[in-house]
Amino acid sequence: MGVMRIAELSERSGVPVPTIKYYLREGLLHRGELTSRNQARYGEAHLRRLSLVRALTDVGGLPVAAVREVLAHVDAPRSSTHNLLGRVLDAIPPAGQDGSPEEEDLARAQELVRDRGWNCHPDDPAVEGLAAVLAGYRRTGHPLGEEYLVRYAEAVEQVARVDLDTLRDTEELDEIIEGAVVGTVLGDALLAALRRLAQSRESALRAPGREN
Amino acid sequence: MGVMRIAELSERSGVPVPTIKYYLREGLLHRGELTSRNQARYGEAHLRRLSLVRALTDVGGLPVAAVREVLAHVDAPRSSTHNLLGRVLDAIPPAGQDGSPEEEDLARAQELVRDRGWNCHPDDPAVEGLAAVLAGYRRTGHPLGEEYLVRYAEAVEQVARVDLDTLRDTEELDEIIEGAVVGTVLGDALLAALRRLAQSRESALRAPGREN
DNA sequence: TCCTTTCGGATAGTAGAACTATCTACTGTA
DNA sequence: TACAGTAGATAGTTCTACTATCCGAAAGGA
Repeated sequence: MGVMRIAELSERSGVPVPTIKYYLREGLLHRGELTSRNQARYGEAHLRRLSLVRALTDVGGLPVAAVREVLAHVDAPRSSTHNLLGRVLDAIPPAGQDGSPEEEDLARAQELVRDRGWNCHPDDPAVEGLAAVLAGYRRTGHPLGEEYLVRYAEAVEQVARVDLDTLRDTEELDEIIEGAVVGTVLGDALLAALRRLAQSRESALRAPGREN
Repeated sequence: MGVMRIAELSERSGVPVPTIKYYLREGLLHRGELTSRNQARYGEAHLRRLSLVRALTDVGGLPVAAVREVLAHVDAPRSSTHNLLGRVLDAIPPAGQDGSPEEEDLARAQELVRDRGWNCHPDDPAVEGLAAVLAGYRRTGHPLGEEYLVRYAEAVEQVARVDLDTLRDTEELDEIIEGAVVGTVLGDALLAALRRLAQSRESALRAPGREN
């Protein structure tokens, strides 16, 4: 049951055989154990990895190259547990970091990080990502007011506490790492979906007149 | 100053002329006012629209087809203001709705919506998007616990209140609509970037031993 | 043992998205 | 009148994520 060939791996995962071969080539999936020149055996670990890859691409929307990057950190040998989470999370691209921010936006992003006591190292790519988003607000003629930015930051601190709490239950280190990756990448999609629903609700609450 | 030809529009927006022509073909940008068979004039409105398009694609990561969809709602004539925001927000794809959820996940998503009193219409695509994300958590072997889901929902309600508050300052209806679009699409990227930073901070706080 | 099926690995081809380049006919301006 | 600039059309490019074929070899049933 636990040992299978590629056809069964394909059937159980729902991923076509040629796509599995593609993932093998791209290094998203470890090669099976070769029993002869043209026979390899795959196990439950391959099946789980395949599910992870599909979740990151389909739900998380990560490009294949980014998935490889992230999985390299999942697979990396861990010498110490010290701030390992931080380094793994650094490897996950902030989704939409295109568009170069200007000095103005970068300074504002760094100021927010400082004011909230998020003393991350200043070359964190997420700071630049934040600046790029602020630049987007400004360039479209809808600059984000300071008050709102702070309130978003407060809400997000609450989110981050939940993020870290979800990892508490787990004992195994490998599981914690994978849980952090899943929680971070799928979490963005989760928050986006929940946000749409909460926006609709809040919008309806404030609408003058009747319900709906 | 306000009236220009395509070369100046390109220079001021930073978007190459062939790309502007491509956006014109795709209907992301209104055609300029034709003064003869091969001369058109563009104005400040075109410049702002171009900035909006680039923000939605580069920062928000929306595909061109989705941008066209969204802008159709921005441009639509508004007969009434009633729950107009809700309908505009519906048009924005929840980013990563691939991967079909199963009955189990759909039921859980609907249950959450009901429990929190988010009485949206049950065919809201965001509900299905939420279910798809929950399916991703489950299939990777990291199912999201009920407690955590509820805590995310609470945080997101706070976010939605900020979202709606950012629109209060504005008088003009067109500006409100555009602000809602920008706030929703760029907001996802904003929250993702802030979340990475807050995660790093929270992770460092909980790490045993020294700082960093 | 023979024979059909399946396999691993390599190479090549495909579909869609987002541009980018070229072409033609025309035109405002120096 | 020469010429750089323009609108609109069509065709080509680049990148990503697959998908299809091929080959030689091994597996598995009759």
